[in-house]
Amino acid sequence: MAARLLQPDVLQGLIAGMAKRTIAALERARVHCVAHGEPLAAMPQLVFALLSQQSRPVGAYELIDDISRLVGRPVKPPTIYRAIDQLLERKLIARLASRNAFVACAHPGHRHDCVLLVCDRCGRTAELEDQKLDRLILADARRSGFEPRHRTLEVEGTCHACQPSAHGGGKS
Amino acid sequence: MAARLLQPDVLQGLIAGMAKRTIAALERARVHCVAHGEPLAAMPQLVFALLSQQSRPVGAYELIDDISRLVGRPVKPPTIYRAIDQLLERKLIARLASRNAFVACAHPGHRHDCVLLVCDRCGRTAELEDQKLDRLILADARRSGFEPRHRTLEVEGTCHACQPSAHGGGKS
DNA sequence: ATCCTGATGATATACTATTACATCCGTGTC
DNA sequence: GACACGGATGTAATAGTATATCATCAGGAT
Repeated sequence: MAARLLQPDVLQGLIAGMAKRTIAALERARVHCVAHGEPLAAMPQLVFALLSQQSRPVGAYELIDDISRLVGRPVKPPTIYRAIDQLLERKLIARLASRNAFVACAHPGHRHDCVLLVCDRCGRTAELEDQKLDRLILADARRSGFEPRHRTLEVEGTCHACQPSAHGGGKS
Repeated sequence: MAARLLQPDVLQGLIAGMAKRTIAALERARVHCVAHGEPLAAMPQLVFALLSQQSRPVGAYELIDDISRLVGRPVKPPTIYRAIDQLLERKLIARLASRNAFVACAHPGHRHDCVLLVCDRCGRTAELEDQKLDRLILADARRSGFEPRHRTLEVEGTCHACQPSAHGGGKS
């Protein structure tokens, strides 16, 4: 018992059926990890692929359901959380603390923490970069005698597509 | 059955035993709410007082335990979460999303979201204010076509007292 | 007294995350 | 090939966080 659920070839099969954009993102992540001497294991790859496909925050248990369906057997929480932890460490995904969910990062390899814009109408997220902002936060904190190690910056609001002025709305 | 656990006079008794700083903070919050025509109910007052006393993030279930001890009977989660929700709406406390915990805000009445510096050694938090930072975040977001409504900014690191250069360390 | 309303109380359950231990499988060694 | 080792995976159980739902209470308005 306890046969391996996710054989490498099965993984490849699952990934092959995904959108090209997803496959490309996964490939970038793979290359990035291999370049750092720590290739991604199978389960983290699958989790990353699923998150890349969605461009919105996905909860851990939603991932568990999706993956269970994909591999045809119930996958348990620790399996997914381990994968998530690995991806977080490598900054390939970000935790959306305000919603207990996760999103794929757009820029694998960037070491800084990201700024996440979360639309509360369509649920989509966008990533932002601004070194000036980071420097300002750093300076502010240090002025209080505080030495930052990590930050969480999440902005909730309405994305362009969901604003009243926009023609279509963003329900997709 | 279902007798009222927290009579107003009982509440007053509990609060009377707290630190002067706590009582003063609660009084400020009370005045602020009354001035806005929506006085604080008993349970939110008690929750706010407990959070004010601690100047560190406190989890909801820790509050439940503390309050149960104070009132001498088990208090259930919804009771505390209702109080928390009320306090959050009025920005008297802030949710520390990265830790699923809550802290009393230093400046009742300020409408902006706060910046929280969380020391990962002693657990204490400090609050920061920087309008320039807020303006920068706003500008960055809008440049992406995003209209912010609310933000979460939490910085994890080492506070002044806990830095190696500090003499005492911050284990308090 | 009756009705209304906001606050509270109680039960149950949903959702998120971790601890602890067993198993598998590829690799290097002998 | 047999063996030991270590990283990844699988399983069971449980801890921690939050909400839905309905019942009850207190106090003011009628």
